[in-house]
Amino acid sequence: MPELPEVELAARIVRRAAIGRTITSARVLHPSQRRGLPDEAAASLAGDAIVAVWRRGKHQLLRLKSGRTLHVHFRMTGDWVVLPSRCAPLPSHARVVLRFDDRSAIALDDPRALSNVTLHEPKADPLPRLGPDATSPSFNARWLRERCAGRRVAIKGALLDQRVVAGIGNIHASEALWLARLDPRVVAAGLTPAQYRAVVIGVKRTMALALARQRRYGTDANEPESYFVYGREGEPCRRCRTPVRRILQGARSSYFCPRCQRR
DNA sequence: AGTAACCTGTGC
DNA sequence: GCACAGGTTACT
Repeated sequence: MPELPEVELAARIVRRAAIGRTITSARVLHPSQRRGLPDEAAASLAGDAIVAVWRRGKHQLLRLKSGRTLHVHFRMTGDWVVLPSRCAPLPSHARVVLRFDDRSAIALDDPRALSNVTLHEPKADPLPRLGPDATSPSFNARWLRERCAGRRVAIKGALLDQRVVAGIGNIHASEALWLARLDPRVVAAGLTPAQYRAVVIGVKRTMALALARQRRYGTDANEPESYFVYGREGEPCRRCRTPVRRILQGARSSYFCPRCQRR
């Protein structure tokens, strides 16, 4: 499941499960997935092989021996499930299944079926315009200030904008702003230099904590106890014990401490 | 900037 | 029943 840390773990899993194996069949099991990967495109995958797996933001790129690229985006609820053998049962919401020549397979498991899987010809670039990864040194206070200048978005909205910074989603945006002690509704263009720095530090720290959690506990690492504020409405702030508030910003929940996160 | 749309599941 | 869910795009 899918912000940068979860997608990073997923990419590692496919890398280990799929690199060097030849695809014997690709099956698409849900009509909405067929829009991105029609049966004919899926059929053309047989005989090809996965030679490299990259992650950029929340996107995964599976580079094929033919030079083509499978672009995968999990959206809200996608995840990879590895099937070690022919008799391993498919996960309950398998949407796309890639079988390999050693009889293992990977399945895209996605209850809401919002994930995207698309196949691209060798020279195509499937990625949309993205800012630097949240974990990249290129994502720094100067970059953030420049990308927010002249806009009226709240800082929470700016962090969710993948053209500003890639990989942050609704959970980690709230977490990063708690660390930065900044109210999610503050207009991003109006921050002080120190506040831009605090936001960037908050983002890096949030990513590092989540990546460490992912490595230790895998996909089950996302419990409310893991977070400073996300999903903890009414529970005490971990700094000052003030009850955490939930508000809606553009139909998405933001969680914050009304006492120690300033406007 | 806000809202619907894409889908299905869960919990109140 | 309704609100809500870790995302993104395309419309007012």
